[in-house]
Amino acid sequence: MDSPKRTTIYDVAREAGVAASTVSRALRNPRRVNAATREHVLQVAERMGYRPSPLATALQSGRTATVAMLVPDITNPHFFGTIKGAERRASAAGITFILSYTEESADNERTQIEHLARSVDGFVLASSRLSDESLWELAEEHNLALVNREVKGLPSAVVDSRVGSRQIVEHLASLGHRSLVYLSGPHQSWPAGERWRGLVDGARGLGMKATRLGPFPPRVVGGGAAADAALVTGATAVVAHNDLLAIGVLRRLAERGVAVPEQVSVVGYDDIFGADFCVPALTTLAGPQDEAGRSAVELLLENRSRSTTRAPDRRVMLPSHLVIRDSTGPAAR
Amino acid sequence: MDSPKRTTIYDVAREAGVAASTVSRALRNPRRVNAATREHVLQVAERMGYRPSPLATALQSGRTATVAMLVPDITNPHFFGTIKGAERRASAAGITFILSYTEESADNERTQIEHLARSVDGFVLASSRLSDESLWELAEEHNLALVNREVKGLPSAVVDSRVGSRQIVEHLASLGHRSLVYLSGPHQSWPAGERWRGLVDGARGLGMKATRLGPFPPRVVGGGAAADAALVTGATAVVAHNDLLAIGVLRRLAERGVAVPEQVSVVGYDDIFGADFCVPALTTLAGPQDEAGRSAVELLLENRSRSTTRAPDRRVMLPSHLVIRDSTGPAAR
DNA sequence: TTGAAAGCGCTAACAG
DNA sequence: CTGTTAGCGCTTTCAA
Repeated sequence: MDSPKRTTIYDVAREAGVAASTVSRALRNPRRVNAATREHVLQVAERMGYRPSPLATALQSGRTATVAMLVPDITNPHFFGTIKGAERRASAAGITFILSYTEESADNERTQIEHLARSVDGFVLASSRLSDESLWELAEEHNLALVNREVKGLPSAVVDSRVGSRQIVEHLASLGHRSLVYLSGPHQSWPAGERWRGLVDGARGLGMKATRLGPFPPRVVGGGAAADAALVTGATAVVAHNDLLAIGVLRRLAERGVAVPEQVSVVGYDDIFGADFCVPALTTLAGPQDEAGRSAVELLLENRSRSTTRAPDRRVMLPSHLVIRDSTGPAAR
Repeated sequence: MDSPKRTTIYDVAREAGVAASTVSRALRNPRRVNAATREHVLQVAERMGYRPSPLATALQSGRTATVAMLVPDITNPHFFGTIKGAERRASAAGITFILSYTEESADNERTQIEHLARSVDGFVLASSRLSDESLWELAEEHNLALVNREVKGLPSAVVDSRVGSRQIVEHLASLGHRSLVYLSGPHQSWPAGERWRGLVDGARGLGMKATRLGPFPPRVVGGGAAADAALVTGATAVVAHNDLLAIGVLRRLAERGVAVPEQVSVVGYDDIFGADFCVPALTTLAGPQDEAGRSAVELLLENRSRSTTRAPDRRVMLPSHLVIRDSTGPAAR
């Protein structure tokens, strides 16, 4: 809590022998004040240890200089990069960064937005669980930027996983695999759709067969059931919705004595912490998640001024790349 | 950004045929308003979709219903649990949660605090890099709660690592180790001191020899130099400042063809994500980091009201426990 | 129990 | 270029 009394703009004004508005101007619009006056005011302010009140500024101006980022689950390492990138970008712009978790629930996401609406200038929604319709509706009232989700008319920053998925298929094909199984993530997950489409496209082009199983919870624990389901199909190559799930699959396969990559190849997405030291080290589609977070905040800042103007639907697409490690190898037989 | 005009307390007042102050009371002090009036006001507010402005409330009342958490480095998985616990607790109390990174810098930490001072009710400082003196000074003006740091007179929530360190020593002693090397974390790190003291105490009690090396950066990359330094001493047991460093050590030892645990045993702290699937799986001191985050927020909330009153120096100490995996074994020879 | 009125600290017309 | 004035939306005395 703050100390009893803070020095206000009025204290500075009195001390400097000018009006409060002049102090305000000296601080915000330096060019609209006589250089000497400004200098003097600034010195007095400095000497008195004046600190502006963001609250008062925000209440009056409507700008809070704050953005909020909503993330489904903080436990998922997938988001660390995104959060970090977003936080960095916000800090750099002197913007306060609010982080909140929606616990994978669309309702929760909506509630949080309503709750924070008047305290922030905009929202970064990472892997939003909301429907397109809900997002459009919310975008009427709020400044939104999406991460890893594309919705017509809304600004977004996504790491490609469609082209990347094709690369995965090509990689597997070159190893002699004739079919693959995709262990899908949550149904509302936009990337899950992208990945599947990319895999299907790639497979079709190469005369491979692609099967989708799931959905599975995109966490390590989901790997048990996912691996078992995959084995039933007799697949030689398994593509998991993300690295967490892939690591769970790896674990289950080891338990069951299935050799990776000799009997089954495994691929993940995200290249999270641990993907390089699990056993075998995971082949995975890596992407600049931090860039995505950074860009999303940037899109928000661009839109801050024109709340009424229909914001142009800016989309940033970041390239991914396949990191080949030890979990993929020549097809069995 | 918000839509052109939000409904205010005045709109509700007019519509309900009462004064604004009555609306305010109906919302905040339900008991100081006639039951019927209150009911009516609430309904009108509901119908008009009234949402209070946190800014205006904060400006007037001095309470922001917001806390900020400062973390040295978001990249470090060690903090995930703490952040999560803190965020959950804040959410549960309807408190907005601001997250910020200090990039391991004390100056930065101080700047952030000044910057956010007027926007929050208090700060959770996780593994603060500030000196005791700085913290005392800051505590004069701000509401602080520390995580994994104890400072006389300040509220804190820490996961024990002193008693836990003794357990580590006992574990190693029981495996026949006669000496150990501690690969230290940053010098300003409070837990590093605790851990070292715990190890020394434990070693003395058991007639073991304990050596400290470092400091090393508490990240995977720090493991290379740390492992090499440890090997030079001929130690059979290595205790790394945290799991990140331990994983780096494991990696380096593997590179050098040193068998773990046959030739050298390795222990870490934190039980982070990955500690169970690195090779060999890491023996580590685990603790309820999320509880620590939760408690810290709680301490903050307790103190919110009495800013002037010298807050009682409440300390929460959470127990840790040793998780024994495959990186420790009988002493060589 | 309710209303009127005075700000919280700042910004933004509008004059001068 | 600078001062005066009127709020932003809400809470909180003080009276009635």
